[in-house]
This record gives sequence, structure tokens and C-alpha cells, in this order.
Amino acid sequence: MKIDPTKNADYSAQIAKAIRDAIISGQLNVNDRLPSEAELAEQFEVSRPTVREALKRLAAQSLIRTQRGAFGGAFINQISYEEAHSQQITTSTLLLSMNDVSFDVACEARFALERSCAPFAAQRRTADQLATMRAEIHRQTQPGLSDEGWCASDVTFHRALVESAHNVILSYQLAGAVEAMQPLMNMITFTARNREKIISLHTDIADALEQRNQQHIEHALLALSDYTKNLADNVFAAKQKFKADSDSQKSQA
Amino acid sequence: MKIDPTKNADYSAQIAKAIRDAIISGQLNVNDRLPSEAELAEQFEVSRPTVREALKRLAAQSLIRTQRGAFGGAFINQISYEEAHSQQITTSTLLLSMNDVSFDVACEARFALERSCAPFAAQRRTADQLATMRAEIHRQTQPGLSDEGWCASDVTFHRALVESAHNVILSYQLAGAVEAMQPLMNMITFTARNREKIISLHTDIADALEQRNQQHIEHALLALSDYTKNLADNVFAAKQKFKADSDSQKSQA
DNA sequence: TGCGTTTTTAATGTCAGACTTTTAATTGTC
DNA sequence: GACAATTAAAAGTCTGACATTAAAAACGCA
Repeated sequence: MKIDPTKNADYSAQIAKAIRDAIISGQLNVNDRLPSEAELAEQFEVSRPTVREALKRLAAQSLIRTQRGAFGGAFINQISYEEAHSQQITTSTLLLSMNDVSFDVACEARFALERSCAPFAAQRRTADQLATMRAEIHRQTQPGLSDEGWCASDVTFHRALVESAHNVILSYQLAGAVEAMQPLMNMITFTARNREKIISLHTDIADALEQRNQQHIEHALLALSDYTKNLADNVFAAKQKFKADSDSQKSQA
Repeated sequence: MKIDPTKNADYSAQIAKAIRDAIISGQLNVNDRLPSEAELAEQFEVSRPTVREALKRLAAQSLIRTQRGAFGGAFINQISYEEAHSQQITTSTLLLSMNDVSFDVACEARFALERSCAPFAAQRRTADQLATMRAEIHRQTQPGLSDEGWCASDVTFHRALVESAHNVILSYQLAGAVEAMQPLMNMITFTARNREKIISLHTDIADALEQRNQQHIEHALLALSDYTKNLADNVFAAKQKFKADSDSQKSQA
């Protein structure tokens, strides 16, 4: 592993890339220890701060973990679903918030992805997951539930649905998509009437899952997707109208 | 924004978190400039190297970009689909390779996700995307095609299918899943007979897309999923057998 | 005045060397 | 043999310096 002084990238970026490639290609295995910072500095012919910057880059991607003290050092990290998941959410959330993705597109994608777990959920759902979903539906009927509480319950409900497919990869991908959508969802204020409708759709989903009826699940998810889109359209139209009204008032004054 | 010296996390990690939170929460906007490293060092009451390590962490997640020279500095980066995508692939690839996910589970997830774009692909596919898929099928029929060439063509084919849903979020999520699966797929060597069968399934998919027949697309994808799983089972069984044979030979010697 | 060139300046990038803190292995003691 | 003190190796942090880069400002010339 060497770095190229002629390249116009930072040394620390080059070193991080070299190590990252070694990990991805399997030259370095999980729980292997990297040489100490001082040794790496010598190997790459740079100073220790430069090596450290490279290692921090890798740490930010959960590729390594570091341990202080004797026999400490940097170790190749076995990335867990949780870590991968939280990273994916960060990335996806920012992607959505920074690229003014339309709500329609995001909503369509989110429910399309969720529908993909329907066949497996129908086959494999356990009583436990069904119970979780029923419990969340019940929570959602409570009149005192705050908007935050509502959203959190919504996430839990959908996560249980996804989990019932019993496929870790699907869970990881879908939970990421669902959670990344959450900030967008939070922009919609849920009135009592909206909640009522959504609860009825959630109940449809739970019923279909109980009956292990795949097509019914997909249908109910589609209905929820359409309703959510519609809701958002109205919210945005109302905001637009409010803005237009206040603008015209301003120009009159 | 302050850091807590009593916490047992590194200062650089705490500083990175503080800035990251400010970005995610919207306190800092795209293309905003962060204070210079020296100013940040003063604000957080740490030294410049410590600040730099924090900034490198953020750079590794594409949250900031840095520019040298006067009026340079660290700027909030508008994360692009490409960047988000490549990060997702790195994470997912490592997750798969480090957590010995069974091929069946990964394969099931991959094709389930891909099926989710079927309804939109059927509606919205353009002649262009169909042409790309037909061209890749043609390439796949060439007898001289290497294993790498075959795999690359396969990726292009599936990417065109995903793109034909015309939903950027779906594309981003699915392309990531498809590519992360690729290293696993590469473990299967494709014999001529296998290729023939896959090409016929690809043709089914293209035909169904041409006819805008959603159910047909889903059905063909399911068939491809099943066939791929089957293929993998055989490959792994053969490897197992080979290993058992050579083991028994060893114990005899 | 207007344009090209040079200088200045404010940043990041890099380095060397020191000190602090943590942690595990080793050694010593009862 | 169990517990305590010592030691050593490593990351974490700091200071202060120098190198490099790139944009803005100053300058000179027609």
C-alpha cells in the first residue's frame, strides 16, 4: 500500500482509500489489527496527524474502531446491521432534504418498497408481530396522542410489518427507507379526521396480515400510499394558498 | 454548540456530531461556510488538529467539502445521488460480506425490491430503456463474453429496468441493493447452459415491459429469483462435495 | 479608464515533537 | 494463589511552525 504524492488529493484521503480498499477486497479481515499510528506513518511516509485524519475518515464509516492503551490500536470493525442502518438513514435523510425531492416521488418509493415485503410477510408473520401492530393501532386511537407520538407509533407499526417478512436484508433496506421519509412525513400535520382514516387503513393491513392474504396487504398499502399522497397535496396546496393570500395582502398595503 | 469534557468520547467525535446535528436539523444550509479551523478550535476550546479530525469525519460522509486558499474553508455539501449511492454500496457490500448473510436471503431481498418497481416500470418505461435492455440481452448472447462482462451486462440490464420506473428514490435504493449483491453473484460461475436460461428469463422481462404488463414483469422476476437461488444452491452443494471429497482423501493419506 | 500582472492574505494541508491518558500485561508482595 | 504496584504501548491531545493554494486587492501600463 503506497500513496502517490503527485495526485492532487490529500494524503489522508489517499491513505483512507488504500486501507478501505484493502478491507473491501478482503486483504484485511474482521478484527484484524492495523499497525499503530506511528508504524502507519512510517509505512506511508507521512506524519502521525495525517495518518490519524485518515483513520478518523474510516472510523466515520464504521470501518474501524479504535482502542486506547497497550495492545490497543485500530481494528477492522464488523459492521452491524444497526450501524449500517443508522448510516443509511443519515445519508438518505440528507439526500431527501437537500435535493428537494417531491413528496409524491418519495411517498411512492416508500410504499412501493414496503409492498415488496408483502408476500413474505403474509407467509411468515408471527403472532408477536401482529400483536405489536395491533397494539400500535390501539395507541393511535388514543385522543391525547401528540404528533410526535403518532409519528413514532407509525414507524413502529410499519417496522413490525417489515420485520414480519423475516428477511434481515429487506428489513435493513426498508427500515432505512421508512425512517428517512419520516422528516417529510412530519411536515404533514395530522388532524383527527386524517388519523381516523389512517387507522382504518392500518387496521386493513393488520387484518390482511392476520389472514395471510398477500394481495390484500398490497392493496391496503397502495390505498395508504394514495391517501398519504393526497393528504400531502392538500397540505401543500393550503400552504401555497396561505402564502399567496399574505403576498396579495402585502402588495395591497 | 459545545462539547462535554466529562463524556468519554473523543473530542473530535463530539465535535463532528455537533456539526452533523446542526446540518441535519437545518441550522446549517447547503453551501454555508463553516468557520475556519482556527475559529472552530477557539469556539470548541480544542486545538486545530482535533478540529481537523472532526472535519475529516464529516468529509468521509460527504457532509462537507473543503477548499484551500483565501476565502476557502469547509462548506456544507449538497449530497448528490451519486455520492449517496456509492456510500450506500460500500456500506451494504461490507454488511453482506462481514455478516455471512445466506445467499438465499440476499437473493430474495434483491428481487423482491426489484419487483417493487414493476408497476411503475410497466406504466412509464420509455423506448430508450427498452432498447438498452434488448441491447444487453444481445450482448449476453455473444459466446466470447467473459464472466466479468456477463456480470457487468447483467447490472446494466437490471439498472435499466429500475430506471424505467422513473422514480429517483427507487432508483437510488434499488441500484444500491443490486450492486451490493454483485460480489455474492460473482461467486457463481455461469456456464453456457445457465446463461442461456437467464437470457431467456431476461427476454421474458423485456417482453413483459414492452407490453406494459406489470404482472408478467413480476412473474418473470420471480422466476429469475428462483432460478438464481437454485443455481447458487447447486454451486454451493458442489463446493461442499468437493471439500468433503478432498477431506476424506486427506484423512486416507 | 481598463486590463493584465504582481502582491498580499487567509485559508487548508502537512510536519515534528512533546505531553496526557488509558489499558493491559508484567512484576512484586503478602 | 490472589491482590497490588509497576511498566509499557498505544491512542488522544496540544503547540507551533512551515508549505501550498487560491482568491482578492494593489499595482503598473497602455
